[in-house]
Amino acid sequence: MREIAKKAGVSLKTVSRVVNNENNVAPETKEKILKTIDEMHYVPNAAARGLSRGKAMSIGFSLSWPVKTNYSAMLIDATLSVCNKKDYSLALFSWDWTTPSQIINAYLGKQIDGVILDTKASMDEKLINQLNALNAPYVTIHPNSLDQTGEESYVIIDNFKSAKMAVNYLIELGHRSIGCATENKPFSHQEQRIDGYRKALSDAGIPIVNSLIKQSPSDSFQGGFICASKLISENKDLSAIFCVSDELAMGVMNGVWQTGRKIPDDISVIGFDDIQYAEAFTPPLTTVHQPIHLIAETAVNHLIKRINDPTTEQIQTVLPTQLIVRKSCKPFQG
Amino acid sequence: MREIAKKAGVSLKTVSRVVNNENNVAPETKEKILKTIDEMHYVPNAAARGLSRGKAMSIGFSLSWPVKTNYSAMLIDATLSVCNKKDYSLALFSWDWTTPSQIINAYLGKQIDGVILDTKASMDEKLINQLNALNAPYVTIHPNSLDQTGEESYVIIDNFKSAKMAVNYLIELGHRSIGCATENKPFSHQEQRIDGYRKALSDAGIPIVNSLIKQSPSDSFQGGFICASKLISENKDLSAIFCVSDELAMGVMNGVWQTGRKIPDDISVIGFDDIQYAEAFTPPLTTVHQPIHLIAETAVNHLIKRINDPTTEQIQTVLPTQLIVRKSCKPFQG
DNA sequence: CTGAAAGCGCTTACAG
DNA sequence: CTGAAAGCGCTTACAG
Repeated sequence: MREIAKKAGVSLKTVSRVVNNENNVAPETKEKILKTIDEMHYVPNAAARGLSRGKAMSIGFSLSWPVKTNYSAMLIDATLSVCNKKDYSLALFSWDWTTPSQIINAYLGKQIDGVILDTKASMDEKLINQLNALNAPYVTIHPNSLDQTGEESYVIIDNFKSAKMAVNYLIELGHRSIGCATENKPFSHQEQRIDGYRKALSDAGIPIVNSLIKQSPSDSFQGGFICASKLISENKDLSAIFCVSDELAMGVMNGVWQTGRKIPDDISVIGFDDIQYAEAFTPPLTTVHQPIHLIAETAVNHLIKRINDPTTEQIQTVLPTQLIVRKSCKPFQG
Repeated sequence: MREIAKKAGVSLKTVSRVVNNENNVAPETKEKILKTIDEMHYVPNAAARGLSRGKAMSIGFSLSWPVKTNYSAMLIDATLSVCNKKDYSLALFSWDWTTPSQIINAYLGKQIDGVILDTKASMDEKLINQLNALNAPYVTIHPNSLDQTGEESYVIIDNFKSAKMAVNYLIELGHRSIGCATENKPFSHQEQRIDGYRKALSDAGIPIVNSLIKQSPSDSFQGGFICASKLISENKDLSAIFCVSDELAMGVMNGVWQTGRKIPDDISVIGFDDIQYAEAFTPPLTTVHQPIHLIAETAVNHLIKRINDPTTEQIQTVLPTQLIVRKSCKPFQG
């Protein structure tokens, strides 16, 4: 193709120069070349470019949760938009159906220049070790435990403080018997949210009772449903429920509804994450907002910097959350 | 790299043969090569391979709706899983922030070997014409109107019949005053769903009244909310609402809730799509199930076939839908 | 400001 | 069953 473009009368290299917008090209020859490029609908071959430059112009993203989860979707959406702006493409790896070695191979095979790792991937020591050994650029999102991360880059929120903030809100509303619905997953961000719940209660002088903390027996909405049923049947005074995630909250709301109780009149429900659909729940969910777009943006921008300059300093970023008050909580009615 | 692998004592080509699992390699030499490949952690360079083969091993997917939409997420999830199985990678193009020419350029630049087009992209005549002119493999999902599609491949569902089925269900439950909440978008699949609503009513001898058909004023959940409010205030007898999509139904349910009415006791609500979260609505939504995974699978498999053999016949596939009965509808109470 | 040479890492014919 | 040659379409030094 470029040979053809050369028929504009100049050398290969000169064409290359204008395609890549380099300096040192005479305005007239530049214009002539641009014109013939346009006429011939020339588009540089990505593979050839990648081969000679040694760069794929593509980053990988290892997702912890199924793509069809609203949380992942929002993360993908944000990541993709940043990548597009920077002329990078995005290769998705779902933890559900791809192995860690596929990520390594993608890097070794120069399909990706670096990778963003969500919770689960960040817990895979072998993966991390290999990445480090290869000196592969990566940044972690919501690493499972900060203890595990060394000097490596990560982007995270303060789960403990955010949960405390949510439960505080419930306490300020006058609630005393506050349930805590937790996921069935062994991740530290969840533990931290539960700790935040505990801390808020103890700071307010409210005793922590075990029957108020329920773990979901399963992954799906069904789990939240069961949490709610147990919480209600075991705690006569229950007037509010803190859910460790919005997805869980959906199930919890369903469970509450099933017992004939109303939200927020009989029971207040608060979530965590602020997924896209939280505002459309019935009633709209009061929840803790995670700055998903900012998380993705921070991670991608930093990753690209490190790809282009491996000496770029690592970052450890903690992003702020925010309480979004909607309609699922109400002052305690006595 | 391959030079290094050659240090296993054989020629470049022989290594290539075993990497690609071709025939005509002596078992012993094959084994020896495999061993040294393993020792050196050799992974073929994707760019080089793409360059010499003239294939990117990647397909594009132009999405009509924002990625963070549950519908898109489910489509991506399904598409990605099929691609991965076939060793193809997926390049996402969101209609929101990428132009049609970016798709063309990705094809011209050999970044993708073909493309799947969702509704909006399928409506872009210029895009389609260019794709045809380039003889680029593509398949359309939910094309906006079947009239527009020529001989090209598409995968679709029967929107008219599916909507009729949903409304019929409501009629069988005894409902007579059935509202229809529609999106604010100008797509034919929506028109067809409204037509299905009309047909079901007229088949049952129920008059069609205009105040029962409301168009959402906006894109978001808020639109459904307003539809519901209007429907309820303008129609005293209203006992059921057919929503043209599940997302709309979320807003509608909220609107119904806001007026103090209960679902399904006072008003039955039925949706369309069966997005992931429909079962977690409060109450769980009765809706029409679209076989999203099957749609994606059919499209990707066919696209890959056409990429590898351009003479493969085009397909026009209409996939079956299914009524999923959950808890948002109830027999009419008089 | 412009160009000729070599090479990125693989594969495709073609011989043998 | 195996190999030497040429080429995929670009870019990176290096000259001039």
